[in-house]
Amino acid sequence: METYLNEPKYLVSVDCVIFGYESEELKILLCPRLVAPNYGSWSLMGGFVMPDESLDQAANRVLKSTVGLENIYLEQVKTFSDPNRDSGGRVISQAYFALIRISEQDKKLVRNKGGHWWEINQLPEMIFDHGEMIKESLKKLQSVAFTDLIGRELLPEKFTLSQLHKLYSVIFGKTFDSANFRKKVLSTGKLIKLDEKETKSSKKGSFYYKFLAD
Amino acid sequence: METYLNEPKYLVSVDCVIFGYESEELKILLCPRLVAPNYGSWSLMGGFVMPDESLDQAANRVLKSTVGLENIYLEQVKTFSDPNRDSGGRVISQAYFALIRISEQDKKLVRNKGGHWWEINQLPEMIFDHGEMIKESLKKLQSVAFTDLIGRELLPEKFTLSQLHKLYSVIFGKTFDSANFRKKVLSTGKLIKLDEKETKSSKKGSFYYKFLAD
DNA sequence: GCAAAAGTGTTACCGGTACACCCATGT
DNA sequence: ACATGGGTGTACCGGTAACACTTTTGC
Repeated sequence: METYLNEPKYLVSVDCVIFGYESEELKILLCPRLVAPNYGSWSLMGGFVMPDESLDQAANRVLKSTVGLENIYLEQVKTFSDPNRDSGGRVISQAYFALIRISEQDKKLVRNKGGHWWEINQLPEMIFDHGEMIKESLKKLQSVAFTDLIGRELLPEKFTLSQLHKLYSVIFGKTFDSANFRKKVLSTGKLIKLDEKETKSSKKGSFYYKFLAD
Repeated sequence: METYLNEPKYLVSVDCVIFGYESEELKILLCPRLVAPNYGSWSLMGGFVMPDESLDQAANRVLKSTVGLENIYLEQVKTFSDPNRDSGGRVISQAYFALIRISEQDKKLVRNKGGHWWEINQLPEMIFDHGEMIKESLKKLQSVAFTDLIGRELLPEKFTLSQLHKLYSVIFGKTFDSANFRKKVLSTGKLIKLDEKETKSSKKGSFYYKFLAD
Protein backbone atom coordinates (compact mmCIF):
# COMPACT_ATOMS: atom_id res chain seq x y z
CA MET A 1 0.00 0.00 0.00
CA GLU A 2 1.30 3.35 -0.98
CA THR A 3 -1.03 6.21 -0.13
CA TYR A 4 1.26 9.22 -0.37
CA LEU A 5 1.13 10.11 -4.01
CA ASN A 6 2.89 12.91 -5.80
CA GLU A 7 5.16 13.60 -2.89
CA PRO A 8 8.87 14.08 -3.58
CA LYS A 9 11.28 11.29 -2.77
CA TYR A 10 14.92 11.39 -1.91
CA LEU A 11 18.04 9.37 -1.73
CA VAL A 12 18.81 8.63 1.88
CA SER A 13 22.20 7.52 3.08
CA VAL A 14 24.14 6.81 6.20
CA ASP A 15 27.70 7.98 6.77
CA CYS A 16 29.80 6.32 9.43
CA VAL A 17 32.50 8.01 11.43
CA ILE A 18 34.51 4.95 12.44
CA PHE A 19 36.72 5.64 15.43
CA GLY A 20 39.64 3.40 16.27
CA TYR A 21 42.53 3.63 18.71
CA GLU A 22 46.08 2.67 17.83
CA SER A 23 49.57 3.75 18.87
CA GLU A 24 48.00 5.98 21.50
CA GLU A 25 46.15 7.93 18.85
CA LEU A 26 42.46 8.30 18.12
CA LYS A 27 41.91 7.63 14.46
CA ILE A 28 39.18 7.70 11.86
CA LEU A 29 38.85 5.43 8.87
CA LEU A 30 38.45 7.16 5.51
CA CYS A 31 38.29 5.67 2.05
CA PRO A 32 38.73 7.12 -1.40
CA ARG A 33 35.38 7.71 -2.96
CA LEU A 34 34.41 5.14 -5.56
CA VAL A 35 31.81 7.10 -7.48
CA ALA A 36 31.45 10.44 -9.19
CA PRO A 37 31.42 13.25 -8.29
CA ASN A 38 34.67 13.74 -6.44
CA TYR A 39 35.87 10.30 -7.42
CA GLY A 40 38.95 9.44 -5.39
CA SER A 41 38.54 12.12 -2.73
CA TRP A 42 38.65 11.08 0.89
CA SER A 43 35.29 10.21 2.29
CA LEU A 44 33.57 8.63 5.24
CA MET A 45 32.21 5.20 4.58
CA GLY A 46 28.57 5.39 3.71
CA GLY A 47 25.85 3.84 1.69
CA PHE A 48 22.34 4.32 0.50
CA VAL A 49 19.52 2.99 2.59
CA MET A 50 17.82 -0.06 1.12
CA PRO A 51 14.05 -0.53 1.03
CA ASP A 52 13.94 -3.14 3.76
CA GLU A 53 16.36 -1.42 6.10
CA SER A 54 16.15 1.00 8.97
CA LEU A 55 18.95 3.52 9.20
CA ASP A 56 20.53 1.53 12.01
CA GLN A 57 20.52 -1.55 9.86
CA ALA A 58 22.02 0.34 6.94
CA ALA A 59 24.80 1.63 9.19
CA ASN A 60 25.48 -1.88 10.42
CA ARG A 61 25.64 -3.13 6.86
CA VAL A 62 28.12 -0.41 5.93
CA LEU A 63 30.26 -1.33 8.93
CA LYS A 64 30.18 -4.98 8.01
CA SER A 65 31.14 -4.32 4.43
CA THR A 66 33.90 -1.88 5.35
CA VAL A 67 35.73 -3.45 8.27
CA GLY A 68 34.09 -6.87 8.31
CA LEU A 69 32.69 -6.53 11.82
CA GLU A 70 29.22 -7.01 13.22
CA ASN A 71 27.46 -5.93 16.40
CA ILE A 72 29.45 -2.76 16.52
CA TYR A 73 28.88 0.10 18.93
CA LEU A 74 26.92 2.66 16.91
CA GLU A 75 25.40 5.97 17.85
CA GLN A 76 23.13 8.24 15.81
CA VAL A 77 24.73 11.65 15.61
CA LYS A 78 22.79 14.05 13.42
CA THR A 79 21.01 14.27 10.11
CA PHE A 80 22.60 16.35 7.38
CA SER A 81 20.08 17.60 4.89
CA ASP A 82 21.17 20.75 3.16
CA PRO A 83 19.71 20.48 -0.35
CA ASN A 84 23.12 21.19 -1.86
CA ARG A 85 25.30 19.24 0.52
CA ASP A 86 26.06 16.59 -2.08
CA SER A 87 27.01 17.90 -5.50
CA GLY A 88 25.93 14.63 -7.08
CA GLY A 89 22.28 15.03 -6.22
CA ARG A 90 19.90 15.53 -3.36
CA VAL A 91 20.92 13.11 -0.63
CA ILE A 92 19.80 13.27 2.96
CA SER A 93 22.35 11.61 5.14
CA GLN A 94 22.31 10.32 8.68
CA ALA A 95 25.67 10.51 10.41
CA TYR A 96 26.62 7.73 12.82
CA PHE A 97 29.71 7.11 14.80
CA ALA A 98 31.15 3.69 15.50
CA LEU A 99 33.81 2.44 17.89
CA ILE A 100 35.95 -0.51 16.88
CA ARG A 101 39.24 -2.18 17.63
CA ILE A 102 41.51 -1.53 14.70
CA SER A 103 43.21 -4.83 15.41
CA GLU A 104 40.00 -6.66 14.66
CA GLN A 105 39.30 -5.10 11.30
CA ASP A 106 39.30 -7.27 8.22
CA LYS A 107 42.55 -5.98 6.77
CA LYS A 108 42.03 -7.38 3.30
CA LEU A 109 38.63 -5.77 3.05
CA VAL A 110 39.92 -2.42 4.24
CA ARG A 111 42.88 -2.56 1.91
CA ASN A 112 40.62 -3.40 -1.02
CA LYS A 113 38.65 -0.26 -0.35
CA GLY A 114 41.81 1.78 -0.03
CA GLY A 115 40.92 2.61 3.54
CA HIS A 116 43.32 4.61 5.64
CA TRP A 117 43.28 5.43 9.33
CA TRP A 118 43.79 9.12 9.97
CA GLU A 119 44.83 10.63 13.23
CA ILE A 120 42.00 12.80 14.51
CA ASN A 121 44.08 15.98 14.41
CA GLN A 122 45.55 15.42 10.99
CA LEU A 123 42.61 14.73 8.76
CA PRO A 124 42.78 15.38 5.04
CA GLU A 125 40.33 17.39 3.02
CA MET A 126 37.11 15.47 2.65
CA ILE A 127 34.10 15.58 0.40
CA PHE A 128 30.92 17.50 1.14
CA ASP A 129 30.12 17.96 4.81
CA HIS A 130 32.06 14.97 6.07
CA GLY A 131 34.36 17.21 8.08
CA GLU A 132 31.36 18.60 9.88
CA MET A 133 30.06 15.10 10.50
CA ILE A 134 33.34 14.19 12.17
CA LYS A 135 33.24 17.30 14.33
CA GLU A 136 29.75 16.49 15.54
CA SER A 137 30.69 12.88 16.11
CA LEU A 138 33.67 13.78 18.22
CA LYS A 139 31.48 16.08 20.30
CA LYS A 140 29.01 13.28 20.84
CA LEU A 141 31.79 10.82 21.63
CA GLN A 142 33.10 13.21 24.25
CA SER A 143 29.70 13.61 25.80
CA VAL A 144 29.25 9.84 25.99
CA ALA A 145 32.77 9.38 27.38
CA PHE A 146 32.00 12.01 29.99
CA THR A 147 28.90 10.34 31.36
CA ASP A 148 29.61 6.68 30.71
CA LEU A 149 32.90 4.87 30.92
CA ILE A 150 34.03 4.05 27.41
CA GLY A 151 36.99 2.08 26.17
CA ARG A 152 35.49 -1.38 25.97
CA GLU A 153 35.15 -1.10 22.20
CA LEU A 154 38.40 0.74 21.53
CA LEU A 155 40.97 -0.89 23.82
CA PRO A 156 42.10 -4.51 23.81
CA GLU A 157 40.24 -6.75 26.18
CA LYS A 158 42.99 -6.44 28.75
CA PHE A 159 44.40 -2.98 29.32
CA THR A 160 46.09 -0.95 32.00
CA LEU A 161 44.65 2.11 33.66
CA SER A 162 47.41 4.13 32.04
CA GLN A 163 46.17 3.04 28.64
CA LEU A 164 42.63 4.02 29.52
CA HIS A 165 43.94 7.29 30.85
CA LYS A 166 45.78 7.96 27.63
CA LEU A 167 42.67 7.12 25.61
CA TYR A 168 40.65 9.69 27.53
CA SER A 169 43.40 12.22 27.05
CA VAL A 170 43.36 11.92 23.29
CA ILE A 171 39.57 11.90 23.11
CA PHE A 172 39.38 15.16 25.01
CA GLY A 173 42.63 16.63 23.77
CA LYS A 174 43.83 17.32 27.27
CA THR A 175 45.44 15.42 30.10
CA PHE A 176 43.58 14.45 33.23
CA ASP A 177 45.23 14.13 36.60
CA SER A 178 46.14 10.49 36.67
CA ALA A 179 45.52 9.93 40.37
CA ASN A 180 42.03 11.37 40.14
CA PHE A 181 41.30 9.62 36.88
CA ARG A 182 42.25 6.30 38.41
CA LYS A 183 39.98 6.84 41.39
CA LYS A 184 37.09 7.94 39.25
CA VAL A 185 37.12 5.06 36.81
CA LEU A 186 37.57 2.50 39.57
CA SER A 187 34.65 4.01 41.48
CA THR A 188 32.33 3.19 38.58
CA GLY A 189 32.67 -0.47 39.48
CA LYS A 190 32.76 -1.34 35.80
CA LEU A 191 36.32 -2.62 35.77
CA ILE A 192 37.93 -5.62 37.35
CA LYS A 193 41.57 -5.94 38.17
CA LEU A 194 43.37 -8.98 36.81
CA ASP A 195 46.32 -10.74 38.38
CA GLU A 196 48.43 -10.21 35.34
CA LYS A 197 50.77 -7.31 34.80
CA GLU A 198 51.83 -5.40 31.75
CA THR A 199 55.61 -4.99 31.94
CA LYS A 200 56.73 -3.44 28.70
CA SER A 201 55.94 0.20 29.25
CA SER A 202 57.28 0.60 32.77
CA LYS A 203 59.85 -0.91 35.03
CA LYS A 204 57.40 -1.50 37.82
CA GLY A 205 54.74 -3.03 35.64
CA SER A 206 51.07 -2.19 35.87
CA PHE A 207 48.08 -4.40 36.42
CA TYR A 208 45.74 -5.26 33.62
CA TYR A 209 42.06 -4.53 33.98
CA LYS A 210 39.10 -5.50 31.93
CA PHE A 211 35.50 -4.40 31.61
CA LEU A 212 32.85 -6.36 33.41
CA ALA A 213 30.24 -7.97 31.21
CA ASP A 214 27.48 -5.50 30.30
CA MET B 1 23.17 16.88 -12.11
CA GLU B 2 22.05 13.58 -10.82
CA THR B 3 24.75 10.94 -10.67
CA TYR B 4 23.24 8.38 -8.37
CA LEU B 5 21.17 6.24 -10.66
CA ASN B 6 19.07 3.25 -9.81
CA GLU B 7 19.24 3.92 -6.10
CA PRO B 8 16.04 3.70 -4.10
CA LYS B 9 14.33 6.89 -2.99
CA TYR B 10 12.10 7.56 -0.06
CA LEU B 11 9.57 9.91 1.30
CA VAL B 12 11.14 11.97 4.04
CA SER B 13 9.15 13.87 6.60
CA VAL B 14 9.55 15.87 9.74
CA ASP B 15 7.32 15.45 12.77
CA CYS B 16 7.18 18.19 15.36
CA VAL B 17 6.60 17.69 19.05
CA ILE B 18 5.32 21.15 19.93
CA PHE B 19 5.60 21.86 23.63
CA GLY B 20 3.62 24.63 25.26
CA TYR B 21 3.00 25.68 28.84
CA GLU B 22 -0.38 26.77 30.13
CA SER B 23 -2.25 26.60 33.43
CA GLU B 24 0.88 25.23 35.06
CA GLU B 25 0.83 22.25 32.73
CA LEU B 26 3.24 21.12 30.04
CA LYS B 27 1.27 20.39 26.91
CA ILE B 28 1.72 19.04 23.43
CA LEU B 29 -0.19 20.06 20.35
CA LEU B 30 -1.79 17.25 18.38
CA CYS B 31 -4.04 17.41 15.35
CA PRO B 32 -6.38 14.92 13.75
CA ARG B 33 -4.70 13.38 10.76
CA LEU B 34 -5.93 14.72 7.44
CA VAL B 35 -4.90 11.89 5.17
CA ALA B 36 -5.28 8.16 4.91
CA PRO B 37 -4.36 5.85 6.51
CA ASN B 38 -5.61 6.45 10.01
CA TYR B 39 -7.57 9.47 8.90
CA GLY B 40 -8.77 11.40 11.92
CA SER B 41 -6.44 9.78 14.45
CA TRP B 42 -4.39 12.01 16.68
CA SER B 43 -1.04 12.85 15.23
CA LEU B 44 1.94 15.11 15.64
CA MET B 45 2.12 17.88 13.12
CA GLY B 46 4.40 16.92 10.29
CA GLY B 47 5.03 17.28 6.64
CA PHE B 48 7.02 15.93 3.79
CA VAL B 49 10.32 17.54 3.00
CA MET B 50 10.30 19.63 -0.15
CA PRO B 51 13.08 19.54 -2.75
CA ASP B 52 14.53 22.92 -1.84
CA GLU B 53 14.38 22.45 1.90
CA SER B 54 16.67 21.18 4.60
CA LEU B 55 14.99 19.27 7.41
CA ASP B 56 15.29 22.30 9.66
CA GLN B 57 13.55 24.41 7.07
CA ALA B 58 10.82 21.83 6.67
CA ALA B 59 10.26 21.81 10.41
CA ASN B 60 10.08 25.58 10.47
CA ARG B 61 7.55 25.51 7.67
CA VAL B 62 5.42 23.00 9.53
CA LEU B 63 5.55 25.19 12.63
CA LYS B 64 4.59 28.26 10.65
CA SER B 65 1.68 26.53 9.00
CA THR B 66 0.46 24.97 12.23
CA VAL B 67 0.71 27.68 14.85
CA GLY B 68 1.56 30.65 12.65
CA LEU B 69 4.90 31.36 14.31
CA GLU B 70 8.38 31.81 12.95
CA ASN B 71 11.88 31.66 14.42
CA ILE B 72 10.82 29.03 16.88
CA TYR B 73 13.13 27.14 19.18
CA LEU B 74 13.66 23.81 17.45
CA GLU B 75 15.83 20.85 18.30
CA GLN B 76 16.56 17.73 16.27
CA VAL B 77 15.63 14.71 18.35
CA LYS B 78 16.06 11.48 16.45
CA THR B 79 15.37 9.88 13.10
CA PHE B 80 12.68 7.21 12.92
CA SER B 81 13.24 4.87 10.06
CA ASP B 82 11.69 1.48 10.64
CA PRO B 83 10.58 0.30 7.20
CA ASN B 84 7.11 -0.42 8.54
CA ARG B 85 6.67 2.50 10.88
CA ASP B 86 4.10 4.17 8.63
CA SER B 87 1.40 1.88 7.32
CA GLY B 88 0.82 4.22 4.38
CA GLY B 89 4.22 3.66 2.85
CA ARG B 90 7.91 3.88 3.51
CA VAL B 91 8.52 7.21 5.19
CA ILE B 92 11.67 8.16 7.03
CA SER B 93 10.87 10.81 9.56
CA GLN B 94 12.97 13.21 11.53
CA ALA B 95 11.50 14.09 14.92
CA TYR B 96 11.94 17.63 16.21
CA PHE B 97 10.75 19.30 19.31
CA ALA B 98 9.67 22.92 19.49
CA LEU B 99 8.99 25.27 22.38
CA ILE B 100 6.36 27.95 21.99
CA ARG B 101 4.14 30.23 23.99
CA ILE B 102 0.62 28.92 23.61
CA SER B 103 -0.64 32.47 24.03
CA GLU B 104 1.12 33.47 20.84
CA GLN B 105 -0.28 30.75 18.62
CA ASP B 106 -2.52 31.70 15.72
CA LYS B 107 -5.75 30.45 17.20
CA LYS B 108 -7.72 30.48 13.99
CA LEU B 109 -5.09 28.42 12.25
CA VAL B 110 -4.92 25.91 15.05
CA ARG B 111 -8.68 25.64 15.24
CA ASN B 112 -8.91 25.08 11.51
CA LYS B 113 -6.57 22.15 11.84
CA GLY B 114 -8.53 20.77 14.75
CA GLY B 115 -5.49 21.14 16.97
CA HIS B 116 -5.76 20.33 20.62
CA TRP B 117 -3.30 20.85 23.44
CA TRP B 118 -2.83 17.70 25.51
CA GLU B 119 -1.37 17.59 28.95
CA ILE B 120 1.87 15.62 28.83
CA ASN B 121 0.59 12.93 31.19
CA GLN B 122 -2.77 12.47 29.53
CA LEU B 123 -2.01 11.91 25.91
CA PRO B 124 -4.39 10.04 23.65
CA GLU B 125 -3.55 7.14 21.41
CA MET B 126 -1.55 8.35 18.47
CA ILE B 127 -0.65 7.06 15.05
CA PHE B 128 2.50 5.11 14.24
CA ASP B 129 5.48 5.84 16.44
CA HIS B 130 4.42 9.31 17.49
CA GLY B 131 4.19 8.24 21.11
CA GLU B 132 7.80 7.16 20.97
CA MET B 133 8.76 10.46 19.36
CA ILE B 134 7.18 12.30 22.24
CA LYS B 135 9.00 10.16 24.79
CA GLU B 136 12.33 10.85 23.14
CA SER B 137 11.52 14.54 22.86
CA LEU B 138 10.69 14.83 26.52
CA LYS B 139 13.96 13.11 27.39
CA LYS B 140 15.85 15.55 25.24
CA LEU B 141 13.92 18.49 26.66
CA GLN B 142 14.86 17.34 30.14
CA SER B 143 18.49 17.03 29.21
CA VAL B 144 18.51 20.53 27.72
CA ALA B 145 16.64 21.92 30.73
CA PHE B 146 19.19 20.29 32.99
CA THR B 147 22.23 21.85 31.38
CA ASP B 148 20.85 25.13 30.06
CA LEU B 149 18.26 27.35 31.63
CA ILE B 150 15.08 27.06 29.65
CA GLY B 151 11.79 28.88 29.96
CA ARG B 152 12.40 31.80 27.67
CA GLU B 153 10.29 30.22 24.95
CA LEU B 154 7.61 28.74 27.19
CA LEU B 155 6.92 31.40 29.81
CA PRO B 156 5.63 34.92 29.23
CA GLU B 157 8.32 37.54 28.88
CA LYS B 158 7.91 38.54 32.50
CA PHE B 159 7.61 35.74 35.01
CA THR B 160 8.25 35.00 38.64
CA LEU B 161 10.75 32.52 39.96
CA SER B 162 7.84 30.50 41.30
CA GLN B 163 6.48 30.18 37.80
CA LEU B 164 9.85 29.05 36.52
CA HIS B 165 10.08 26.65 39.43
CA LYS B 166 6.70 25.20 38.61
CA LEU B 167 7.69 24.82 34.95
CA TYR B 168 10.74 22.81 35.90
CA SER B 169 8.64 20.69 38.21
CA VAL B 170 6.24 19.69 35.47
CA ILE B 171 9.03 19.10 32.96
CA PHE B 172 10.77 16.69 35.30
CA GLY B 173 7.67 15.35 37.00
CA LYS B 174 9.04 16.10 40.45
CA THR B 175 9.38 19.08 42.71
CA PHE B 176 12.68 20.77 43.35
CA ASP B 177 13.55 22.46 46.62
CA SER B 178 12.49 26.01 45.92
CA ALA B 179 15.27 27.68 47.90
CA ASN B 180 17.94 25.76 46.04
CA PHE B 181 16.19 26.16 42.72
CA ARG B 182 16.10 29.90 43.19
CA LYS B 183 19.80 30.06 43.97
CA LYS B 184 20.72 27.87 41.06
CA VAL B 185 18.81 29.76 38.39
CA LEU B 186 19.98 33.11 39.67
CA SER B 187 23.58 31.92 39.68
CA THR B 188 23.40 31.37 35.93
CA GLY B 189 23.31 35.13 35.47
CA LYS B 190 20.78 34.70 32.70
CA LEU B 191 17.91 36.40 34.47
CA ILE B 192 17.36 39.97 35.50
CA LYS B 193 15.07 41.08 38.26
CA LEU B 194 12.50 43.69 37.36
CA ASP B 195 11.09 46.32 39.68
CA GLU B 196 7.59 45.11 39.11
CA LYS B 197 5.79 42.56 41.24
CA GLU B 198 3.24 39.92 40.51
CA THR B 199 0.55 40.22 43.18
CA LYS B 200 -2.21 37.82 42.23
CA SER B 201 -0.86 34.54 43.45
CA SER B 202 0.46 35.60 46.84
CA LYS B 203 -0.16 38.21 49.46
CA LYS B 204 3.41 39.36 49.59
CA GLY B 205 3.82 39.54 45.84
CA SER B 206 6.83 38.26 44.00
CA PHE B 207 9.21 40.03 41.70
CA TYR B 208 9.07 39.51 37.99
CA TYR B 209 12.17 38.42 36.18
CA LYS B 210 13.02 38.17 32.55
CA PHE B 211 15.66 36.52 30.45
CA LEU B 212 18.62 38.57 29.34
CA ALA B 213 19.02 38.93 25.60
CA ASP B 214 20.83 35.94 24.12
C1' DG C 1 71.58 5.66 42.98
C1' DC C 2 68.50 7.53 39.83
C1' DA C 3 64.95 7.93 36.46
C1' DA C 4 60.31 6.71 35.20
C1' DA C 5 56.01 5.04 35.52
C1' DA C 6 52.63 2.88 38.91
C1' DG C 7 49.96 3.69 42.50
C1' DT C 8 48.34 5.88 47.27
C1' DG C 9 47.03 9.57 50.47
C1' DT C 10 45.79 14.21 52.05
C1' DT C 11 43.72 18.50 51.79
C1' DA C 12 40.81 22.14 50.01
C1' DC C 13 37.15 23.61 47.64
C1' DC C 14 32.74 23.79 45.22
C1' DG C 15 27.94 22.57 44.08
C1' DG C 16 24.14 20.55 45.61
C1' DT C 17 20.83 19.17 49.24
C1' DA C 18 18.14 19.63 53.33
C1' DC C 19 15.96 22.45 56.17
C1' DA C 20 15.26 26.19 59.52
C1' DC C 21 14.02 30.63 59.44
C1' DC C 22 12.37 35.55 58.36
C1' DC C 23 9.21 38.70 55.43
C1' DA C 24 5.06 40.93 53.70
C1' DT C 25 0.34 41.12 53.39
C1' DG C 26 -4.74 39.91 52.59
C1' DT C 27 -8.19 38.08 55.24
C1' DA D 1 -3.19 37.01 64.46
C1' DC D 2 -2.36 33.88 61.34
C1' DA D 3 -2.07 31.53 57.07
C1' DT D 4 0.28 31.73 52.73
C1' DG D 5 3.60 31.95 49.45
C1' DG D 6 8.10 34.77 48.82
C1' DG D 7 12.59 34.90 49.95
C1' DT D 8 17.24 34.23 52.78
C1' DG D 9 20.90 31.83 55.60
C1' DT D 10 23.40 27.97 57.18
C1' DA D 11 25.21 23.53 57.94
C1' DC D 12 26.42 19.36 55.80
C1' DC D 13 27.79 15.97 52.36
C1' DG D 14 30.00 14.01 48.26
C1' DG D 15 32.66 14.50 44.35
C1' DT D 16 36.64 16.27 42.34
C1' DA D 17 40.81 19.06 41.61
C1' DA D 18 45.52 19.81 43.07
C1' DC D 19 49.48 17.92 44.52
C1' DA D 20 52.71 15.59 47.70
C1' DC D 21 54.24 11.25 48.42
C1' DT D 22 55.61 6.06 48.19
C1' DT D 23 56.69 1.83 45.40
C1' DT D 24 59.03 -0.97 42.09
C1' DT D 25 62.50 -2.04 38.97
C1' DG D 26 65.73 -1.49 34.86
C1' DC D 27 69.66 0.84 33.80
